Amino acid sequence: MGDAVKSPRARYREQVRDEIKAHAWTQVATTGASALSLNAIAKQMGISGPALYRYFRSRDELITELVLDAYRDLLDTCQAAVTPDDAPEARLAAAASALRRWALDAPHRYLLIYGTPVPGYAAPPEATTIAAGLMTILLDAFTEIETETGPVPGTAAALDDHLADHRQWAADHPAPAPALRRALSFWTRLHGVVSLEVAGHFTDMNFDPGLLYAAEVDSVINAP
Amino acid sequence: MGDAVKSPRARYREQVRDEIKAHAWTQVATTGASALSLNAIAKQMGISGPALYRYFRSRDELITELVLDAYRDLLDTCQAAVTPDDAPEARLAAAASALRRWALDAPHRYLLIYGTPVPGYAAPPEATTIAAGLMTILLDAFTEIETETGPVPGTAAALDDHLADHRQWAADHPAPAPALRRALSFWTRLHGVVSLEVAGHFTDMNFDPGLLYAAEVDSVINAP
DNA sequence: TGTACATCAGTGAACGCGCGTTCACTGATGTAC
DNA sequence: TGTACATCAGTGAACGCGCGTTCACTGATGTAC
Repeated sequence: MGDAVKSPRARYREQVRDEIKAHAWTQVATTGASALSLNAIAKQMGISGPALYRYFRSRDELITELVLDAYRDLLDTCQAAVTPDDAPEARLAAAASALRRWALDAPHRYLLIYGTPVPGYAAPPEATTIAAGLMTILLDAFTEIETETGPVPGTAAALDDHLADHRQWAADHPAPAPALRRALSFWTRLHGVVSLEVAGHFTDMNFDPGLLYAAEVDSVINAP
Repeated sequence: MGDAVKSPRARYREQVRDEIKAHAWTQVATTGASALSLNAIAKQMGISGPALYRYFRSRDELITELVLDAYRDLLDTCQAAVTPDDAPEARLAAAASALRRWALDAPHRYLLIYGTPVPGYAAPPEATTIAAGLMTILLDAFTEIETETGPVPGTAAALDDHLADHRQWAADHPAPAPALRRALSFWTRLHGVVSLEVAGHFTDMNFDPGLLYAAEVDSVINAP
């Protein structure tokens, strides 16, 4: 970012802010987001509670910061995993495995975004923008696939018709209806496996969720 | 259940227990499970806080009760939706739409089971048993389908091979590997749509999640 | 039918704890001349 | 280079609140003879 040279004070501020966030993340991981406590963070850092108010206006603002950081990091990770010159199928596979790795790497971070909403807390508008950026990766790839292979009549026709008329969420993307549908399926299928996995619903079952995930990824890439 | 005739006192106990649970549910819905407060429930009921300890040993026991009730109710609902004499495809469709209706009817109840785990809280073993009961509905149907149509070679072979060797979770069910795989896919695909829907991730997108859900349901029923 | 006793639902006080947030302040760091 | 001033990180006390849980108790309800 083209920021001007930072004053020592600004540098210090940023450092402490990051340290606060770091402690906040470990607390989200151990006690859950809804139990995030500013006083507990302060105690861990060896400073007094009110000192945190120099860095965050309120507990809600800190949570918002965490949510946005998570979103931004996820988008960056997926974008970095995708090689633009690759075939669309390869790009989708790369994005999918980057997503799963990102989720498993810090389950609470994934769940902060896609898990049970924190009650009484509304995600900031910027989150929607970032989510749209993620969707763009999928829409680009499926649009490319669809225009290569041409339409396959009779495939989920009802949903395609519906999406052709309800596509405001992709208003600025030229994707045809089947690409919209496949991008949605891709998203929900990946989330289906990943969210059950990070919530621990597979732990007693003793199979490898990675293989199930791979099969789900392929199912959307290979089927019209 | 073949209980003996209940004494008035036992009746009363059960009534109050149910009333406590009812208030607990509305609190889970409004403030989230991790913020469930016994004192708040007591206040709502117009009794003192310690009175609740006549009915539940602790806050954790109350949460466990809620979780088990949710599981049991979901299993009952799905079983009731399925007509045993119907074709397996129809049974799966019926179970799927019962699941979605149940989830939308009380999103917090669905999320209490399948959402972000309450930190520091472990689901009781009975929950696993009930979850297995849900899986049985799917396994029965897909086993029937698979034995009717016969194996389709080359379909997700890697996953089928893996599941043939990792099927303890279905040890007492005669389902062949492809049926195991399709039951898992069915589950994760339904959960993918429903969980994103109840968490509100579709609200800004303005399409009908019901149609996406229907397409996902069909995708597993119709594809080998 | 009446009496003596046991059961048990519910109370109010108390314990120790943690929370988010405000406020007036101290003291160190940076800036301007 | 040195001095005067402004900025701002951090403190400690305080406010009002709610939490889960225990304890000794009162008083109503049920049971046994």
